[in-house]
Amino acid sequence: MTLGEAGLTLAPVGRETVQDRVYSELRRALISGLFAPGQVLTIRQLADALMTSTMPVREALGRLISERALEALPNRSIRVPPISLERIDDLLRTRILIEGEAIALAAPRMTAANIDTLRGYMTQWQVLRLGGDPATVDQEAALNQAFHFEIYSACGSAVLIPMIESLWLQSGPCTRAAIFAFSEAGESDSAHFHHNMIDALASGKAQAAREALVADISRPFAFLRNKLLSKEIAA
Amino acid sequence: MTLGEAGLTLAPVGRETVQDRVYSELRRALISGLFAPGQVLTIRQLADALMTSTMPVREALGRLISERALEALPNRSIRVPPISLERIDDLLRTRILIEGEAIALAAPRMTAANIDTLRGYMTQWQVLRLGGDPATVDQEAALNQAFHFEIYSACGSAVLIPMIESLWLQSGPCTRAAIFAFSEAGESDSAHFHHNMIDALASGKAQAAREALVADISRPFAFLRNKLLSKEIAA
DNA sequence: ATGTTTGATCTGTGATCACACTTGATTTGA
DNA sequence: TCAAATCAAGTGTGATCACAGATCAAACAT
Repeated sequence: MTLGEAGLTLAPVGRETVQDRVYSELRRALISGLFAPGQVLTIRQLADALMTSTMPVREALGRLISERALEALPNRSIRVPPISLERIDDLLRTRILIEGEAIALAAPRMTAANIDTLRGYMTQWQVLRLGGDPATVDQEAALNQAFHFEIYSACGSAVLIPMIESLWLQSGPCTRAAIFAFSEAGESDSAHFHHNMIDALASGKAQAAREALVADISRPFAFLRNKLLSKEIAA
Repeated sequence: MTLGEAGLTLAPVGRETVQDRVYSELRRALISGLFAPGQVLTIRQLADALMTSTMPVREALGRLISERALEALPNRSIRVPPISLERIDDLLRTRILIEGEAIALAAPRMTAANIDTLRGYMTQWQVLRLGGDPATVDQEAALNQAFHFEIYSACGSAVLIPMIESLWLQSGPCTRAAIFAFSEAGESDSAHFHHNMIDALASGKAQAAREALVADISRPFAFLRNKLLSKEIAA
């Protein structure tokens, strides 16, 4: 009798290399906006902070550079890409295109379990906001990410999903500031758009889901855009 | 008197590392389909073939893996991703979405010089086909790539273009077989679609350009799809 | 004859070192 | 006093070595 016949399915154990851990850590730091746009990163400094040798770090940095999450200057120094008005608009337009397609593809494929998971995220999120602790902004961001990718994963495209991950990686340093400002201003009712997305997905309305998503991801970008414009005028 | 005052503008010399050369070479090999889908690549073997140490090779492979041009198996071995029906459809659908958007964005931005360059590519291509030498298939592919990216570059999006490059990298091993079969069958009149694209772009008709592009990139995929289906039936 | 163990070989990974280049402060020169 | 030259610290890059795990074939036991 094999394991399969016994009803047991073993998940692949999947050995994790040091490079993978470094990559995940840098990725998390980038998406949550730990590094400021324009900040230069050095291999040895990161290796010290992560308590490894330079080897895993340089390979992880190479991967992040090829995903456009980091930028290699002609000086051979590495920095997180600085933000500009053109880049913000470019990122938002592309995210609307690709993530909009992903949610439209996912709409007819969402299971009841998927919908339940989404609703669960929203209640968790509500609990966080009721606490009123401003230190929960990182957890909120993580919850937001989990919410979106629960949807995208259902689209069934092994090509689209890595692209969306790359886009989040690129817009992470940008949107961090916007989300933080949102949380302070108390006007972070993107929960409204999330509930719209859930309702649309639950009833299989692809176009409505896409529109709710576009509204959701456009808001922080528009906020950041205004902030950048006023700062430019001030300078 | 500075160089600028003398009217001289020097282009940055841009030192090229060994890793960059290895990366470009592997990239070229992948797009032109030198490696078969499913083929496993080893670092030391590539390092020997490229006459360098393993160091630049492993970093170049890491970059290609994060672009999904190569695949890291849980065995830690590296291979070019095998083709499947789902993957083909996935790649084509995504390419239609993204490259279609790119050409629509490029349509109102094309200069007369751009159009001339495109026409020049077509005449070069015609010369190649008049020669009738079957060994020119690689040059034809290079010309086709130059044609498409002359357009995409005009879209002005620093986010979209790397994504398109990644998509070409992923579909390279797939379409190679199709292009080759086309050339043998003599039915490679994708020149028709290219001329349609030029005409649409020259008159700024974004939608028409998009449709011509979709027809152009769909053909080899449809061909490959049929080939894969008949082979599956035969097996 | 079949299934298991063993052994050699090859693989990717990580660490360490050497080197060329950049950078910034210090010293030197007019 | 100020600009130019100089020196030292720090950077990414590439090479080489050590090591654990994978792979496959031969030898073994059942």
